[in-house]
Amino acid sequence: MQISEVARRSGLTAKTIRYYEEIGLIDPTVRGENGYRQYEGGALGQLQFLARARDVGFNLEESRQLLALFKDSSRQSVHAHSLVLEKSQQLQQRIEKLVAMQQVLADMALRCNGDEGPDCAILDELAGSDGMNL
Amino acid sequence: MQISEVARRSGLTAKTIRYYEEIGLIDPTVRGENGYRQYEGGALGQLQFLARARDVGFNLEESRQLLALFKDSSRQSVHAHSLVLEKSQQLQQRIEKLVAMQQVLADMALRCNGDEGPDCAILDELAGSDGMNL
DNA sequence: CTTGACCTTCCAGTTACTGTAAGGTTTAGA
DNA sequence: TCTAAACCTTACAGTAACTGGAAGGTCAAG
Repeated sequence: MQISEVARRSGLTAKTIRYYEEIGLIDPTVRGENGYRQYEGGALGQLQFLARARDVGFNLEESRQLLALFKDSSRQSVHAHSLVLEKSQQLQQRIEKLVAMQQVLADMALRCNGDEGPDCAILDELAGSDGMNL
Repeated sequence: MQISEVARRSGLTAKTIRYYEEIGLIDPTVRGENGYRQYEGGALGQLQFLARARDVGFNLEESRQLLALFKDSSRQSVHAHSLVLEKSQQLQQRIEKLVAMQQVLADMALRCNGDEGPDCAILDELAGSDGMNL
């Protein structure tokens, strides 16, 4: 499998995949005779995992740790467990914050449906409840 | 008002406030005789507006546009509405992905609590749940 | 045998800050 | 009056996580 196929199937760009290899996030890729990177299922799986972890807001270092957990044969260790638990809790907090933000935005969009001219609740809301003079 | 007071009251750092001035997001700040930046209510209001917009998920360019809309007395709210609606929908999708990932992690933490030996079925299941073999 | 779609490396640019150095100013206290 | 801290200033470097572009090699189709 060539890099563009892996890109298509992981949702990452070829650029990003090469970058992940460059910084050691994934193992150096096997090359064909022409120098092209050749991927198999395992590498694809790792890149799909990374894409997913990044997509939900883990940074590269966290994603690297999570990937190591999945790859580690001794992953049943207490340390591994606590890392997963910690990440899970971080994610829960993240979700709560995003849900709050989304509700604010959805509410704002509802209250300002786009045809009332200069009086738009969105902008007043962003300015804050205590009133701002700009 | 000095910059650290504005920082405290806006939730931004002094660094970030200087940065926003540097890139023209806010107007050049009036200086005192000693060269220190002197802020009044209007500038504070703008920075609070920016802090809020950033916090709610607008990037700097979007925040700049919203601030301009807000400062413009003849602002057309259609622009603000479509911006906010788009952002709200993006956030909704993001939340859905986060929830899916969080469930995976929470389940993993629950079912792989560190003392069940070399086989932690949930991990294998997770890795293979959408065709992943690591 | 050329066209176009692949692939390669390398280097520069982006966003939104953050850190650090080197120095000026102000204020409270011994 | 000296001094130490807690402010402030600019300037430059570094960070994360890519992204774009140049310059060039490879490969299958027509």
